[in-house]
Amino acid sequence: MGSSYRQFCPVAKAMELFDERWTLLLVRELVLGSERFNDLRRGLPRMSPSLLSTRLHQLTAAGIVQRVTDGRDIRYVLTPAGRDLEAVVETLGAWGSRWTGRLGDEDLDPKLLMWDMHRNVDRSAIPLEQVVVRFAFTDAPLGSRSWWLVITADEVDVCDLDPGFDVSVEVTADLRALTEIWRGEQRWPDALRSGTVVIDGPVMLRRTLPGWFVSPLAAKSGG
Amino acid sequence: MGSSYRQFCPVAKAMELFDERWTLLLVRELVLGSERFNDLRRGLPRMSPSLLSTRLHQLTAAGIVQRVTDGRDIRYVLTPAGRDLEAVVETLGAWGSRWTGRLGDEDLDPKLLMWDMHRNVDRSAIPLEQVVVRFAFTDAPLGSRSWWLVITADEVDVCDLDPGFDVSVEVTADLRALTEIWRGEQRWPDALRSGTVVIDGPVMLRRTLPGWFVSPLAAKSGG
DNA sequence: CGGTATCCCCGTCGATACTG
DNA sequence: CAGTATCGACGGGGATACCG
Repeated sequence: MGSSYRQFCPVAKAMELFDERWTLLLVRELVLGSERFNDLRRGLPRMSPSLLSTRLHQLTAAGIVQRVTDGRDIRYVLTPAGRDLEAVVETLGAWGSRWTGRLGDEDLDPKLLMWDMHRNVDRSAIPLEQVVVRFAFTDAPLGSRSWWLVITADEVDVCDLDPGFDVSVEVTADLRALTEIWRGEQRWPDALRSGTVVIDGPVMLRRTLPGWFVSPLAAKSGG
Repeated sequence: MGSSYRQFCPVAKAMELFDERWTLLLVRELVLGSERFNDLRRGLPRMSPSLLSTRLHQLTAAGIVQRVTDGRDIRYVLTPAGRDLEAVVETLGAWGSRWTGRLGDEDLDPKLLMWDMHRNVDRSAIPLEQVVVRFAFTDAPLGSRSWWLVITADEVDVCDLDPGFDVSVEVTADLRALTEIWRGEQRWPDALRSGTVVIDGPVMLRRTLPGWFVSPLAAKSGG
């Protein structure tokens, strides 16, 4: 673990745990509900598996995470101390939203966006039992321009290959524009009006689609 | 600055600034009101001056700190973005207080404790124009056992050498005990009763002394 | 007081491969 | 799916000296 600051200040004692790269982002993933090793990886794609493993051990040793096994099933769940970090993640995210400036192109990632959106679907806002949404990112690198969200009654799957189902509705978007919508920096109606995002499909779906995805980031920008 | 996480998440963008060692502790010092280079050093004694300089430059570049000069007078002041970090520091400190466990011996530091106490003196609680408090830490390393706080109408000085003034009141304490009081983990009356802290002097001073120092840590533990 | 320069080591992290 | 093993490069940051 990061070495001691040799200070009695609680901020220092806390930062001994969190001043290492990736640690607090891993906590964020856990707070957002990921529990399995490979799900955590999906939320942290640029983190090596060995480092993820190390961090999970460290957080376990620190009493923030508990490794829970049930047969083959292995989950990492937050302890009470870990759950209390939600306030830290939230405050930090609010600050980041407000003061962190415009995203760099390198911060845009369709895979990550899809992963984050997929876990924040509000089924009750969707007027069909099952829908398939295709996303087309006009400006993404070749090979990650097309994505499908297959939304059924009890799960949401992300695909980067055509799953074969009929597409119910299609979203054609500038990657930056949709990311900014997701971050709460832009509104759906404005993006649709300006044409950076286009929704094609039956009017019932076109109209409601913006409400299908409930961003955990959008409300917190505070600004 | 710490390299990019390549994530659009505001938490990630924020942690690109704060996942490097010492950065958030420096912010804490600024939030607590230190503005000058050598005052910042006193609050971060184990940070090398060159690293402090680097961090100040980084925070300036990030729009969190502004370097303000007035003749020879140089101060580092928080920008609005920096002031907004107070919420982050506070939340993190609250978490640290609650979940960080018992302090290690290495976290105890009389110099740091004196420095922190000296800047949180409530003059209005002191029934004299001027007092000199001597602190004797029974278990501190030789050479840092005796400290003096010289409290006048308009300033508070910390000395590690006898300043020569008559001592108004003397506090003999276990370093850990006084640190825990300062952190809000122990109460003055309990420490006095158990004898880990002893106050000697006129009754007026003995009685009121615990109220002279208002810990910014104590109220926030939330536990 | 308010910093910069230098030097070098060690630990972190990234990449990749591989196992049960 | 759930991780561990290995390895090398890089640079962060600790220590110290020094300058205006």
